[in-house]
Amino acid sequence: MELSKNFEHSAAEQKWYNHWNDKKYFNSVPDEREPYTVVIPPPNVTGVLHMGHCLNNTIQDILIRRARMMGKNACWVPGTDHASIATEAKVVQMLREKGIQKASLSREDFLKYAWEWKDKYGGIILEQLKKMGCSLDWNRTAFTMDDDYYKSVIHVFVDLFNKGFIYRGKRMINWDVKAKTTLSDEEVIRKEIKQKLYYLKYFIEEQSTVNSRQSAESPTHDYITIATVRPETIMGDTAICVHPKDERYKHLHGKFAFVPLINRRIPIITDDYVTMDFGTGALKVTPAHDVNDYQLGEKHKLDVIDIFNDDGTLNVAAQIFIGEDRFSARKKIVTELDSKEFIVKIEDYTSEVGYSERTDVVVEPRLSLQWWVDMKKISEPALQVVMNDEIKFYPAKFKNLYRHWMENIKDWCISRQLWWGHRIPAWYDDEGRFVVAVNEKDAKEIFNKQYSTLNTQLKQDEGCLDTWFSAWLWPFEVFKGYSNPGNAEMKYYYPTNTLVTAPEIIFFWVARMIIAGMEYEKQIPFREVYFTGIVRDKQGRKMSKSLGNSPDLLKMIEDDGADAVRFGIMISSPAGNDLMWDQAGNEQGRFFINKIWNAMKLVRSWESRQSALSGQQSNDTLQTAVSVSTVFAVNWFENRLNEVKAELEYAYKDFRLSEALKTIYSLIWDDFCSWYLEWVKPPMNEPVDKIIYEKTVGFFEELMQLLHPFMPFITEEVYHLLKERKEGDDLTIKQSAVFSRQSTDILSQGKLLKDVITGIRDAKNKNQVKPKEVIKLFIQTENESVFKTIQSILAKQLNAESILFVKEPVSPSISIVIGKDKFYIQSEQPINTGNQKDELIKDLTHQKSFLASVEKKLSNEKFVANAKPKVLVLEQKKKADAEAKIKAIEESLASLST
RNA sequence: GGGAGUUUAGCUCAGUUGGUUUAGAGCAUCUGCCUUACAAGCAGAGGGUCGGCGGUUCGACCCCGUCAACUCCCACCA
Repeated sequence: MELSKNFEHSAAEQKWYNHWNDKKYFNSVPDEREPYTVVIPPPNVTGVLHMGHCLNNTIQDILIRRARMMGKNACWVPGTDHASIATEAKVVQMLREKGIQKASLSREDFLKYAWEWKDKYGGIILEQLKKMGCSLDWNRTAFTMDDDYYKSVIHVFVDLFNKGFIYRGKRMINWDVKAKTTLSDEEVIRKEIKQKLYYLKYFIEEQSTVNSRQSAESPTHDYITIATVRPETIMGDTAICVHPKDERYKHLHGKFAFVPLINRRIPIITDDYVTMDFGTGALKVTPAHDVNDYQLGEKHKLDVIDIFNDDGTLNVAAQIFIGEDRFSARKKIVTELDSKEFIVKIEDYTSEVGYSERTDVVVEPRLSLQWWVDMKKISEPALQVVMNDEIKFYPAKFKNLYRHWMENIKDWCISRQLWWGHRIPAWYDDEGRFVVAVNEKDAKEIFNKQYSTLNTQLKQDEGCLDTWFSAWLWPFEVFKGYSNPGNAEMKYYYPTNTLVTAPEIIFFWVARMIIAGMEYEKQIPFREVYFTGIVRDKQGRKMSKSLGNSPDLLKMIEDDGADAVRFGIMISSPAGNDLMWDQAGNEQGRFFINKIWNAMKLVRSWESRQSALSGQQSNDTLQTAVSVSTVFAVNWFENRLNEVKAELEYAYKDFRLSEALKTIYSLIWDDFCSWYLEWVKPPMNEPVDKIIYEKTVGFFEELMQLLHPFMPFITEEVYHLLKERKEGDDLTIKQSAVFSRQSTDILSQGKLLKDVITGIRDAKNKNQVKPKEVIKLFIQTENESVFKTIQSILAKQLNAESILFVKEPVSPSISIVIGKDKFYIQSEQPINTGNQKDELIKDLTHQKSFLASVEKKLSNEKFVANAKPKVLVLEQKKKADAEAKIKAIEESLASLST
């Protein structure tokens, strides 16, 4: 078969993904094998693939593919999250573009549109995961609003309510004025914003008695100055607060002041909550629009005046600027305050402002009646299992973060004023009495029983639940662990093994899954959590849509191939750290693929040139030498392969995947291609020993197997091109052989061989001897037998026409000292002895100072007394080696001088 | 304000309980090569007083203290 010049990724990717799918390799059913289970962090149903997904899912695929090849029953469950607020926002936007207002639609009609949208765009991201090569079990695709899943969420709500873990309460919440819904604290992103701090005059009510402070110079009223960044909220002010010990304001205690522009009379109260040295030390209290002010208001029993509509415009309670948006109202009110001389001064001021994670509008604190989960009551076991390492976090530093959050956990606001999601199963009567039940029929029964009324009309809560209130059931409900408790799959797959996720959602999701797992399954949901880093661009900025620094992933896969993209992201992905992503990584991946492809072409070219020499004794000494050397090469690579396999085992255990990939990369490129293949490569048009050929193909297969989890397509393709394969003999399911022990002797001989080749090539290079130029090589060593084994490799790699073993220095020659051995080369090139002397002297100086440092150490009595015996032996060996080397260099120098 | 983390070659990072040669890799750089698998390549090379200072130790990139810079998380200072 004629091979293409390069690997053609597009065709191969499609071919192999379809093949794997047709063969059902990714589908898992319980059997006698040990399971390895991963549930995907469900992407938003309307999402499209970005670099974060790429990293996250590549990692999961690597773990899953590795487990599959190591004899585990690997099960990776795909699915999507309905993403209540994000999806609803998109649907609302889509409708608006069609000229339809959400408010004009009934709930039923709106949901119809939403489901249409979901059916149209919902699967896109999953299709994109296939393009990346992700080996998900597509029979198991789950969705958080599937029928069973939906019911489970509702039942969980009812159950938690009945247990007293869910309650309804009026609290200060975060209000998203664009999506017109509440947000949990976790959905609020704080950003540092440059603002203005306005100093406003609040005039003090004059007493009927003479005001002693009023003098001739201030004929107008006395006033108190208040600093605020939100002048548009002054209409909601219901008090002014000062510190009780603040001397400046003692005369105002118990008096009243007037809100500028609207002249509402408000009391001046005292509380030590106020910081005296911030602003003016006087605080305006707006209980309806600030969390702290609300608490102050409760304490001092102040009025609460809500001046905003749910869309962030001012309402009638504001009295002025009714209908204006809060930010335009701010501008206008500042103008008016200024013109009426209420402004004392304006300062620049930087503070943190909360933004909605989904709609990116400034969040409005608002007092509202909402549903809450009492987190303190149910989170205790979830803290324990992480602290005692039943669930292991990688990297472990996230344990601290987790503990801190769990120990200071606050109640979770789970109601959202949205339609897309799980509708809150609470029913109300006209008087605001309510019950919680899984359906209306049950609700009526309970209501009638509880309130002893009959046939009341009940209305279900219009809101739905926070999207994470369904996502926290994910690890067990994808196996129907709640809707069908104790089922066989659940028993087999749960707890799952590894959760791979971003640290950003440790509270949103990870913590809550552990809580739900402990509450409903009495078991941890996963054994280990691997937190990936955040993908940043070259400048270290987080990748985001708004910055436009997010590359087009699908285009990259099209251009460079999925394997190259996977390589690119993994090579720069140290465990637990953020990664600076650089497109150059893809290029490196492409080059690597090309290297593998060419190596495969080389090996294939030997196929037709096999000879059955093996086993036959040849009398030809050169042929024998070649065989001896080739056998050494095979032996060496086999050991090297095993050595690397052991290293990989270790790397995988700690999720050091980037390191594992680098190790495999270097094994293939350096050890296999640059050294091994060159060592066993037959001369042009000469036959290849059959055994060597088969061994080489075997090594190649094993290399492809090691690389397969990272780069599934190229490896499967090469696996099939190396050899005719039987039906069903595919790399993706090929089981890895256990690695065997390595011979350190052969490994160090290999190392010596490499060092000698490199050293002599360097010497040739430095002495202007071209690599092609034929040389005569002389070896002076005490270890002739080792060099006899490898001499034909040396001859080939150094272009030596002869190799002789000598007892004395050879002159004239270029002499090189490597370890304790000396090498002399002769060529047609005239030899520059001066140059060589310099090299040798440089080396000698280095060795001598090294020896001095070792001797110093050894002559230190305390060192000899305290160091471990192993270390001592080592130092003595260093000393002996250095001395031998110095002797060798000095001899060479002496021979040069003659 | 509280907490965590980072700081090693031009860049991105390894460095596994303190002693394997006065620190390693990839990329980038430099030199020489179109050598018959691969110029998307081959063969070599250079480059770091391990953030500063102090301490513990026979011995410190590694442990302790301190200072500095950067990053992230949490928190109700208008």
